[in-house]
Amino acid sequence: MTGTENIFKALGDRNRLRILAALLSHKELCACQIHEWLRVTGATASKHLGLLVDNGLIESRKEGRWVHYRSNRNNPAIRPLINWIKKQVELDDALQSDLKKLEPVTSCTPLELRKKQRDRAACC
Amino acid sequence: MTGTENIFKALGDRNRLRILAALLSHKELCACQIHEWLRVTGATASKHLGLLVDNGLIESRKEGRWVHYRSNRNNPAIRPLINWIKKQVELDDALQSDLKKLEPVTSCTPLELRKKQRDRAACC
DNA sequence: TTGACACTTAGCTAATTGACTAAATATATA
DNA sequence: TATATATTTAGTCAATTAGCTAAGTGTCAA
Repeated sequence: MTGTENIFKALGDRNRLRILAALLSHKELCACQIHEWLRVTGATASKHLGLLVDNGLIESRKEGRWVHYRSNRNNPAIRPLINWIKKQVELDDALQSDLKKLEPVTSCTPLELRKKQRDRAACC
Repeated sequence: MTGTENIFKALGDRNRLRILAALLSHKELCACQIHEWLRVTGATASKHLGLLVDNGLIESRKEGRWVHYRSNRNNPAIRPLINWIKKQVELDDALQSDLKKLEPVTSCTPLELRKKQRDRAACC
């Protein structure tokens, strides 16, 4: 039950649910894209991602400097749970409009994205 | 999504998961039986039960001084989630042996149970 | 090899929460 | 009606946690 309890703890946070929702509608996202979209520090995003990985909800793939994340929906143990979440996400208008803001982030490569972030930081 | 987030928050606690597990293997339990089994104060049990009711996971029925609770598995919106939890509960040995301790509690009426509780308190 | 950079880890703070006790509410029984 | 009792609400406290900053790790490119 501890496993189940921890899975629900991992899911009982708005930003982690947002991450999972994003990864259910995009094959793969890198940490920097998620951090940009969530509007939290990279360290905070990293912690959330690590928790989701630890509980088997998502998995990561390292590629040079970047780490790419994807949902773990092929894990048969949690697939029914993931499917239920997917349905809730689709019914949630606020989250759907939130997910739209992901598009500008996913439409550029991690490299372009981080350049934009640096430029924006420079002018503030 | 706030609804979904709160459902997961409600489920991300060991005692509330225990309550739900108990109500998935017993048609109905009264607050005092749950409080006895959880070994927390009545106030704490009441708070947990209220949270589960608020999030649509269980429902209550008042009968005189007693309040009886049952799982809300007929709510179609959460049935897939409940079914997944039911399977996790069945796979969890620690929880299964925990649930066995419910039997002495369910084998007497609320009235007998509370008398036993009082007697035990009197001798300590 | 050096510097930039993507990410993670460590350590701190403020907010949340689960537990308790005490008080309030509602119901049954003498 | 008066008392006992089942549950809930209010208030307090300790533990947990989501966020931050700063420091550490590993990778790429000049």
